[in-house]
Amino acid sequence: MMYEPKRTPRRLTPELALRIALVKEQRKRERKHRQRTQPLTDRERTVIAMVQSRCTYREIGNALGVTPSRVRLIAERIRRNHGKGALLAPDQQFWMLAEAARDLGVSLDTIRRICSRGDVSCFWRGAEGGQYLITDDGMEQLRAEPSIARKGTCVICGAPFAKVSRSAWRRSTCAAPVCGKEWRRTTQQRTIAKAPTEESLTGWTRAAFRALQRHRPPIDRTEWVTRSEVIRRTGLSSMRVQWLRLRRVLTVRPHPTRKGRSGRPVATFAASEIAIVAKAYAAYQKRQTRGRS
DNA sequence: AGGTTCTACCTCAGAGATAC
DNA sequence: GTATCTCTGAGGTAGAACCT
Repeated sequence: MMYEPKRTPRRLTPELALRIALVKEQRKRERKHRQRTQPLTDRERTVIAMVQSRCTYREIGNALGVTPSRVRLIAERIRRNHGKGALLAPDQQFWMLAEAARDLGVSLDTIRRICSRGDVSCFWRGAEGGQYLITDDGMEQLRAEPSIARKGTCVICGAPFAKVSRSAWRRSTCAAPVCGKEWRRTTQQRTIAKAPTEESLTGWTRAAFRALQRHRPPIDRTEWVTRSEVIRRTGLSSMRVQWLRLRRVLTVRPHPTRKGRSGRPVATFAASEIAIVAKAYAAYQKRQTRGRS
């Protein structure tokens, strides 16, 4: 058996890692440069000419004897190697929906929705299976479009304001925090003002409400318990109990002696109703646990 | 029919204030 | 110190509109 010396793995020092990264980056740049400086092939020239004369990918595909998908790939390669404007006619600047979406930082569907509404300057290229082309004017109109410019009008004071992010949109009905506060107060009051129904409730609260409607026990001789006792008996959080109270799912009676922070008597809850709610909540938790396992 | 985006509304929870 | 309540922010969900 021949002796083979064990090869010790070369240690990757920070300096070595940096050199490797630099070499890789250099090779990548050279490859890109080769692609960009490569002259256009006849087929690519044909694709450019036909796209500029507003032919569809299907028509180009028929002319070249390839599928429309293959034409799309060729067009993508041209754009990648020779710039986004390579497929645009020199005297006319048109934007495809995807290009507009990328440029404006919104989804393709948003652009499509606005174009199909006819609110921006664009035209339909090709017959069935064609696509929208947006003019420069259309791009300017899109930039001013409220859903893209992220500009809104406050529902409380009517002042214009800028919406910042998707997550903020949920609360972006108002310009100032004070208006936001007012808006939340009114919407919450609107919700609370409505008598609870099966339709207005969701999840386990709906099941609890249904059970209470079916078996609403007499509350004249029932025991009345404080919120902490409700939490202990049901396993619900303080906030959940408060919500059931606000939505009037639970019957509430003021405590005869104890006063709360506002000076008003603290709320007490009917123990008979709490037992039903506890059962509904336990069933919900059981379903949740089964779903997870 | 099913997927995506956007919007309004519902539900929940943590932090802090206040009465007891 | 504890219990209760209010304020505020954030995630979930349903539905409309549109497209493939």
